[in-house]
Amino acid sequence: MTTRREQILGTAAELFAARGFHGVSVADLGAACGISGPALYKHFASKDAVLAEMLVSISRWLLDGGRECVGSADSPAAALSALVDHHVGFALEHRPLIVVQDRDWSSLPDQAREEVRATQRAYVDVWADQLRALHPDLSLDAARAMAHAAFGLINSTPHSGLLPDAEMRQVLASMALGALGVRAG
Amino acid sequence: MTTRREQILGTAAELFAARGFHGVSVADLGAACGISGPALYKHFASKDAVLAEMLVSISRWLLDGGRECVGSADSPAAALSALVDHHVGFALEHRPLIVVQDRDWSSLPDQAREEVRATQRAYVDVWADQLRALHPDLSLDAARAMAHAAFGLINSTPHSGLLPDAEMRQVLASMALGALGVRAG
DNA sequence: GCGAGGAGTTAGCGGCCGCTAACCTGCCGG
DNA sequence: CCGGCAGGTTAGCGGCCGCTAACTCCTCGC
Repeated sequence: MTTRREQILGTAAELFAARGFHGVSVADLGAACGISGPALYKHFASKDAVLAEMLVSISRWLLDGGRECVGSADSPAAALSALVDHHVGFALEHRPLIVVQDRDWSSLPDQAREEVRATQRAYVDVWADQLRALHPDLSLDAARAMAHAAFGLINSTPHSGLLPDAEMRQVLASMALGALGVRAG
Repeated sequence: MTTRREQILGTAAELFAARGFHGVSVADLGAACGISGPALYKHFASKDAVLAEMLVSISRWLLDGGRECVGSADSPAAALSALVDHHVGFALEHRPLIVVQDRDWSSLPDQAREEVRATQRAYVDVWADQLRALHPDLSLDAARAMAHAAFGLINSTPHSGLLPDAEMRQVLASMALGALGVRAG
């Protein structure tokens, strides 16, 4: 069963992805959920709170999954490969969330924005640590920049629905590994 | 000398990048240019028109530069290498424009949006053609998806000001070439 | 010296937006 | 049976936004 809160969050993700947070009114969002306008306030304290809950939960989900990937891998290359698969899977399954995350995070209220930023930084460092284990001459900042670039590559998914998911998954994973200097295998 | 139109376009790029097209009012934009509010309408027909001129011109610039890269290269690998350098250079020199381009294109009025989309598609195909020349077993759509992914990688620049430009340029270029399967050299 | 026009100003309109208030159901435990 | 509460409704307020109107000023060609 999906609760109304969940329905609102899912619908909001799609609308925000299509038109931007500021481009969607609470009336629009309500209508798309089959209710109208102010009924949203029975479930969320504000329009900002919808965005906040959405972004906080996905950044946590990514971080937790990333840590699991590293924990159950026995080499940096294997860890990076698992991280890539994890991130690619997420991007393909939750395209709207990916779009909203890096387009509208700046619209978050201060507290939530800081929480999301901190979680994302931790996630970046999960990748950066494995990159430095694989390429020992890499500075921390360079490794972080590489992680960011890999996210950019993988997150490009939503912009191009050109390939079926299974094929896209392969293309993105092998490109990401190539970009990160992880030998195929 | 920079004209007032150019000043407005540059300032608008930075503000739109920071807060999103819908998050910047004409009063904000005017104030940031040292004039106030409605004076913008002496230079542009509407707020939309500012965004349109910005995005149309950068998509044309990218396409023209891309075609030049291919024209003066004597192999697909050399062409791709030149395309990567061209795109990386643009992304580093015009970070705000990159952000606005893939965040706010959906806010364009219909005609300008179609023009930008068409130009971008042509640019993608410039890349895709070289990719298929290098990897003959690639489908057109797969090559396009790879081009999109490479753009995502390179365009991640603005989100992470972690490295000085020269170093970032090297990191991005070598990652992009690795992702695209272009042998170093 | 002066009229025209480019570039700026302030005032203000119409409309949308986020949100609150006040009210109305229908269900459910005692 | 009935009181409360969860989850809807519509009306409407205050405020911001894009844009226009009407006006002022500076500059420059004649």
